Amino acid sequence: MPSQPKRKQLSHDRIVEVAARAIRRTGYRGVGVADIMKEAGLTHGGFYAHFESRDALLVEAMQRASHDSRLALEQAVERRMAKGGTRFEALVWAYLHDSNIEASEQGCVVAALASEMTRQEDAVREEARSRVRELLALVESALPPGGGSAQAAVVAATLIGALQLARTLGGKAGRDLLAATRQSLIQNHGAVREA
Amino acid sequence: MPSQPKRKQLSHDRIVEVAARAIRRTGYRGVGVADIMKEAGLTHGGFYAHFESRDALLVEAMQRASHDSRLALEQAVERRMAKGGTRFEALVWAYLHDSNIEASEQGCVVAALASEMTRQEDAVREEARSRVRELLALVESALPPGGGSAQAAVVAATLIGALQLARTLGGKAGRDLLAATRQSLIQNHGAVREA
DNA sequence: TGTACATCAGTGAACGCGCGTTCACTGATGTAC
DNA sequence: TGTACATCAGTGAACGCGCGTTCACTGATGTAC
Repeated sequence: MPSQPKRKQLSHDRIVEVAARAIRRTGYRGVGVADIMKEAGLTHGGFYAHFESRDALLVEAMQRASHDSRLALEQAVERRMAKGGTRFEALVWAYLHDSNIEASEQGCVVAALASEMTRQEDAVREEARSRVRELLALVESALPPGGGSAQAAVVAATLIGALQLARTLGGKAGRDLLAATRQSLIQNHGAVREA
Repeated sequence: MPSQPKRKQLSHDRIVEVAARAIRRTGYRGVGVADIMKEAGLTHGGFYAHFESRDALLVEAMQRASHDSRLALEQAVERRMAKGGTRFEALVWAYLHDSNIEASEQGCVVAALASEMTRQEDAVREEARSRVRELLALVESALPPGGGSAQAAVVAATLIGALQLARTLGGKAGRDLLAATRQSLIQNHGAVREA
């Protein structure tokens, strides 16, 4: 059993990577077996040598999308913190950056799929719950000291809701909505509560 | 031209009403021509005597869903205000009530469809924008004096985001998320800003 | 080093099903005289 | 008031297409000796 990545594994990764982008751009329904395989440079017949079903691909695609967007987000947060400011402020700016209105393909998988999550089959739905929990943990880890899971829940809800509304409105209205949300989040959750 | 509702109009209304519920329960894709007609007590062949296309039905269904849920929400707000509290507090409680985790069929159409809105054809997408603008206006009208459209945007984003996350998580985790969001919204937006 | 065979990854045609859309037809309602 | 005809709302079969899934087959890679 050699440890180097085998040919099949490389194809598998490519398929999942393509699907991870497609699922955020076009939703669960937008991930078609034939299209994904084609974009990965393969024919659709070989799909079931890689996955038990289309739903199995959706599960892997969500994991991959979550992993990739998390890395990108953390890098954006680090870049922003280098210019000064708290981790929470940097998170808000990175997550609600104007460029994310268009770039759903590389963005947060929860924001891209939230209203569709409850309508999936069991395996996909359970994976969706895991993605939500991960987002909640990520937000909580960036809150100022004293912020607990309750505060993380509100902030996460605001982040994904704002991105969705901004994407639907588009244009200046969308950017204005993001700006208002950034300001409000930083003002209300950026410092320890004066409880 | 008689002013009484004709037979065809009654059928039309029934179809739209059924679709208005289905679109919130199962999303855009869940609204199938045959299923909707069947639930309205008709056969699918007659569909195109009522609508130019399936998308035309989606547009009317969104309008109807928005109208119906707005009425229900305003009634819930009035009932809650009768027990005391501000209009804003009543709105937060009505919109983020635990019962709305399950009852998506009668709930806010924006929360039910938000992440799918950007993926629709032009006519449906434009109608979706209108539904978002209406939600923003509704929230703004319930804000305490001094709250402008920027504050309404943040609150609306938080409302729809929290409902979606609560629905995905479900159970106690979902209810806890709603409770945390209610408390935070009322604390941060329930009174005039001490700017 | 070379030959024979087994395994593996991927191909491409085909199947079954659901769904949006079309259309010829039917039965009921309304109108003309 | 009654008969003949036109209009209207809805029926049900059919079409075309896309999509998830299956499967016999091919060409390349790896192994045995």
